[in-house]
Amino acid sequence: MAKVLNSTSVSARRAKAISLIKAGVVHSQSDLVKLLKKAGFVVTQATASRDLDEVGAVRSRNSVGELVYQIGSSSDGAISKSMPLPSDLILSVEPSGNLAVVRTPPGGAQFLASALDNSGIKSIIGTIAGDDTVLVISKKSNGGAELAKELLSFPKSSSKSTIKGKGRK
Amino acid sequence: MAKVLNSTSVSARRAKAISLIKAGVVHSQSDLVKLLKKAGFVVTQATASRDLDEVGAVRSRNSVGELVYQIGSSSDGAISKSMPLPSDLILSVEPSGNLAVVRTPPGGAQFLASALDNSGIKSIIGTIAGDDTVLVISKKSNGGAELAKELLSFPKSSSKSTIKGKGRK
DNA sequence: TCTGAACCTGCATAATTATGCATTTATCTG
DNA sequence: CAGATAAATGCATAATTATGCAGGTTCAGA
Repeated sequence: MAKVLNSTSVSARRAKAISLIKAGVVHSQSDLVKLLKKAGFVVTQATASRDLDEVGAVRSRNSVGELVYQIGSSSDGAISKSMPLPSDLILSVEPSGNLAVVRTPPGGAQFLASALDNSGIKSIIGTIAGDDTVLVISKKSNGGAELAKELLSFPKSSSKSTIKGKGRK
Repeated sequence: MAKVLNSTSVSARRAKAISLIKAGVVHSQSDLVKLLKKAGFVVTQATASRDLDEVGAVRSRNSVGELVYQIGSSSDGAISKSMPLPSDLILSVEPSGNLAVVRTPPGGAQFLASALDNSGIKSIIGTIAGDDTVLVISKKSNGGAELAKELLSFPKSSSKSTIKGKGRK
């Protein structure tokens, strides 16, 4: 049986898949299988799954509440990047009442705030981050000092190579 | 016999879910169930599915190639189109001293802060917003609790959106 | 207090998606 | 050319997710 499958048609199929997804008409993998078939590409759900994975599509609700595949803005499907340790972002900490004001390098506040939110420190009820300053709110009305001390106790890192690599497979 | 779960804990659970997702540790819904349990929230996979839907999380590959739930940044994930009611943005509220820390869906803080600034609530002397957290400062030195209570009393949305997925996007 | 609408959930199960394994075809290399 | 290696897929099935239904709660009114 002569097959007409080469790498070109594979990428062509994925390109077609991308346009279909952007059109917002792909609600499921079986949908994609049918739509691709109309375009001349005959594949199974398994391949559709792999193609969607490859092009970085995700499934979520559209404006009408239907589940539909969509493609992230970034070319690389992965959102997360290598992350520094929180302690490396803490330049200083000063307490004040129920607050602890943490200074970070420029642009590090948002990241640190998120990390602190997930640090497991129970006395933290929330954080607000600017560009290089994070306001950490303590549960106790006078817990700023205690919190500051705790934040400063984070172990410093030597320098671990962070996870790199970009793709799945 | 799980217990007393009021709307506040529901929101708090979702706020917790968001932070867990941001931490990149939620690989599946059963993962979320386990992690939430550690935080004191006992729910089933079904509820985890609904929570993930609610906060706008999607599942895709991370930098190491593992499937993991992620939340679109503050771009347009959960907020944008029609102007949401402030109450729909309030996931949880915790008081501390003269402050009330309000958690919102990703990217909802700025909007909520602005809404609160114009809410007419006399005890509010100012707000500071990050990405998903709003700090509301009360006029009274110990008015955080009172303020928190008031914020939680905002009437919920018209709820005519029984459409199926709460129109986000 | 009674009533109804709107929620929130668990359960059970349908619906979908992800992937190990085997097969086929295309590429290289000596 | 023979053999090795990589890519692309289908199949079958494990793994995961979505949701109809029913029961329990909450809250605003009458």
